[in-house]
Amino acid sequence: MRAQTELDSHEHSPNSGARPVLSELEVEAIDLFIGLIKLLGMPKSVGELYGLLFVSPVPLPMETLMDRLQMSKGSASQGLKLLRSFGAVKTVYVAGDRRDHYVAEFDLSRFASNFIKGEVQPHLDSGLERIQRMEQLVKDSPAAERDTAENRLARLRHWHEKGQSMLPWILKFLVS
Amino acid sequence: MRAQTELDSHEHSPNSGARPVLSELEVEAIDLFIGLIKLLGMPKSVGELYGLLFVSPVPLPMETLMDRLQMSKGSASQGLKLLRSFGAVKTVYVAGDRRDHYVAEFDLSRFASNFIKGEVQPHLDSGLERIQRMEQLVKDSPAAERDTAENRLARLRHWHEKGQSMLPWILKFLVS
DNA sequence: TAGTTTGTTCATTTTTTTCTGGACAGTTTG
DNA sequence: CAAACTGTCCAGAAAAAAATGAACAAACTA
Repeated sequence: MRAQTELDSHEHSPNSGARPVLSELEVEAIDLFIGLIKLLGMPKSVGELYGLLFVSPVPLPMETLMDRLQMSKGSASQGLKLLRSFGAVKTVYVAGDRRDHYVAEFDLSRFASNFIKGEVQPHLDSGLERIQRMEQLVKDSPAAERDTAENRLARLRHWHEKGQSMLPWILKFLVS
Repeated sequence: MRAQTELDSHEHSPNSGARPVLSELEVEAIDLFIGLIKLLGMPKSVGELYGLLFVSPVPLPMETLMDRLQMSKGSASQGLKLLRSFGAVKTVYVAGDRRDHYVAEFDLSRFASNFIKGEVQPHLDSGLERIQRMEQLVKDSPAAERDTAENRLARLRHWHEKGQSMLPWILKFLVS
């Protein structure tokens, strides 16, 4: 039986209802990360979780996150799983509490590297396969069209190579 | 009264139904661009349109795109509008035909530049505003937490600057 | 000018994505 | 060992995004 965690103190807005409120700072952080996370094509709830953890001075268990963000157990569990998989959060030990406690990971480079490896590279790879298949197909097309098609495929390949060669550079740049 | 455009020839698959088919090459191109377009957070129909235009040796009117992609007028119109706004396609004059004819634009740099200016920069800008607001808010927080918070905001600002400074470089890199 | 053709817009429908909450499995505790 | 706790998973609900098609406007045609 653990002592009731009480992080919901230091609120000056007199919150009549029992609902835990978020400080202005927390709201700003959450909004910020919702935007960023959506830009990367991930669900809003993931941004909420990371945003709150980002400004929290102490590690938070899932229960607190659910409570303060008014989020279901399922979303919290799934979201944290995703964040863990990207190395964006990690769990830390908290004495006398059986639950996992989460803290945000502040190293952007790991996050970016995992995101690129997981989401971008696969697309580039399958893109390359497609281009190769297309190059094969073009050989069987009517001569009249072949030239145009070959020209365009060459451009496509060029884009692909450009993208491919840019990724390592971006990673290097992010590793401050 | 224009002559019926007939691009649906050179198909060797004996297509019993009246439905216009797509060649293997077209299908590959469409798939490729659907993937790319979705990565950028745009609807699939936009990828279909660009993909077909990319491999088409001749300019195509909207009607043909709708027909061959089995797509509604609304989607086609909206999708082409979006592609135009990014400079990814343009219309060209075709003698004796009142309709707009579309061709794909092959210059990646303009596309990327417009995408960044339209989708990425605004996020970075609003992010900066948020960070500034947060820095203000932190000053009023309890001393115990202030240090942590300030530390994290500094990191956040650092990320922001990094992102900001990376964009011009990416653009320069893309301008082959 | 009346009738076509072409393309846009937008309210509705459809599809896809995300969220929810309960069943469940694994741990711990008494 | 039974009861409580913690977290995962997943079927169904809810929300968000995309596609549809018909109404409309503009431009042309006869």
